Amino acid sequence: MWRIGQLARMVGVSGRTLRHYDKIGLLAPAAVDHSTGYRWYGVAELSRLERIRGLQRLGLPLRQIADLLDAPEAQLRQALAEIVTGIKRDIAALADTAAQAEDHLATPMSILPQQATLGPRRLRVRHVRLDHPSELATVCPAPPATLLTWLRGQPTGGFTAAVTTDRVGEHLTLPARAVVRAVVPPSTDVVRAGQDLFGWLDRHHLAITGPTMEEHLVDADGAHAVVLEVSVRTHAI
Amino acid sequence: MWRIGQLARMVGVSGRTLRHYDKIGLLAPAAVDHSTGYRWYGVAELSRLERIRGLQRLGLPLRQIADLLDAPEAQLRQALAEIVTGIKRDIAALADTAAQAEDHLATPMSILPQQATLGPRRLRVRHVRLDHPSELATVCPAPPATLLTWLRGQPTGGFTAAVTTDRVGEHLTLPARAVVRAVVPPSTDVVRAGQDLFGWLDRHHLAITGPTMEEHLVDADGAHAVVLEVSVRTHAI
DNA sequence: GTAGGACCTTGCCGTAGCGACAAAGTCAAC
DNA sequence: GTTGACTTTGTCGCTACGGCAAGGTCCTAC
Repeated sequence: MWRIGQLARMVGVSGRTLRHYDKIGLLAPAAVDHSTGYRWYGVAELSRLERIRGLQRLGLPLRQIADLLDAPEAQLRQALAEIVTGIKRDIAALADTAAQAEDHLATPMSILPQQATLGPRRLRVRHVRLDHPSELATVCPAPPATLLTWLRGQPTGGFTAAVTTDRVGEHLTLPARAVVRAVVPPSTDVVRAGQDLFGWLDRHHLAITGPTMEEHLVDADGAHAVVLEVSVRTHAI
Repeated sequence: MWRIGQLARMVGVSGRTLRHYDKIGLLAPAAVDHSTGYRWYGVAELSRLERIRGLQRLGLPLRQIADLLDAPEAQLRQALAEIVTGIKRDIAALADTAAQAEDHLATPMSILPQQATLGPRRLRVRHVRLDHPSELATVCPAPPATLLTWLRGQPTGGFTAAVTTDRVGEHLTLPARAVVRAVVPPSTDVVRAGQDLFGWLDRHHLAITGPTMEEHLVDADGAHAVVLEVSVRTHAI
């Protein structure tokens, strides 16, 4: 029988950890001195602790370890197989994240396009017809908080734009979809940002599948910002 | 200006998250209605929030994001480069873990060898000479809590064993070293477990470099357990 | 006999990033 | 006026412990 510190040194954990395992019911001491409260551990506890640490190093949470310790071996093997697949999934996700970070390092930093999945959005819109995008400003009054959604160009000699309004107008529901969004930072040319966005989409082999939106956001103070948003297929990035 | 739920839906986060960002000082609303407490967000906050989410998806903690948002771009690039290397390290660690788990699946489950780094250990020992390992039992009295360390066989016709004792005996300090330990579970043949251990070392291309120890642990109740421990080089597993 | 030092106990706070409630106030529509 | 969607603050919960504090225990050295 050993005291808590001896067992801790033998296995390479802290006494604090052993007390924690005791509290959560994962590893109880073989005996507890009634008068002093000292914990005493025996060989059975050593063996159990080694198994605990072994499973923990495979990334299993303590809750699951507690279940597996007293389970038949078939269940243990199944759990191991599951975490192997889980780890491989995590590795793929991390590789993806690293690729994103490297992409940010390689990309000119004018915009930071990001893939996301948006739920359906309800808007109140008023339709307008424009001959040229430059006329957008004429239908986009400044305050308060106006949102302009430019749905798509049409080969009818102009554009059909949907201007969101505060109160009046027709309801329009955009379906849930995968998008790439880029918020154009203040003091950045929108045209340039749009070119960057399409170049980014091209490099990532993403195809545009739905409405392309250019949201002009005008603050109550007159501050102005633009969000570019394109619907894409959900290909891996 | 939008209320919290509108901004949350636009960016794809929860209102709870935005309130959290406000509390930790990461993203404050543009204005707060003094009478109702409602938070109002403008385009500057939208832009900042998009950057926050972008950096967060790269695995950066919120504390570091808070620093980077107002930092020069060079610092951002450096942070990105750092997390790329960090992610690659994590991927290597995960691949290692997956290999371990697959190894456990492939290994006969009689033992679970584990690599560890042990600090120096001080023992009080009494040296005995044995003609045959079976004589170990004669020098290993049962209670209380006796630990027998069998250092190594010698070609002098017998073994030199160091039996740890409670009070008397010479001090012996084992240096810090990398080891592979295996706790032989109760009701398992020690010889068979030893064979499994050496087979495992062989498959992992590990060489034994220091004292081989077979610790016989005897409990106060007479319960008996064996820990096999070999010192190895610190090759990757 | 006692003073030290190493060890042990319980307990509470902190970690990252929110999710899940709960009780109560706000706002617009019908 | 009432409903329903939305907001506020607050607290607890999650993982696997680390750190600290105040106090009790054990053994050795003088």
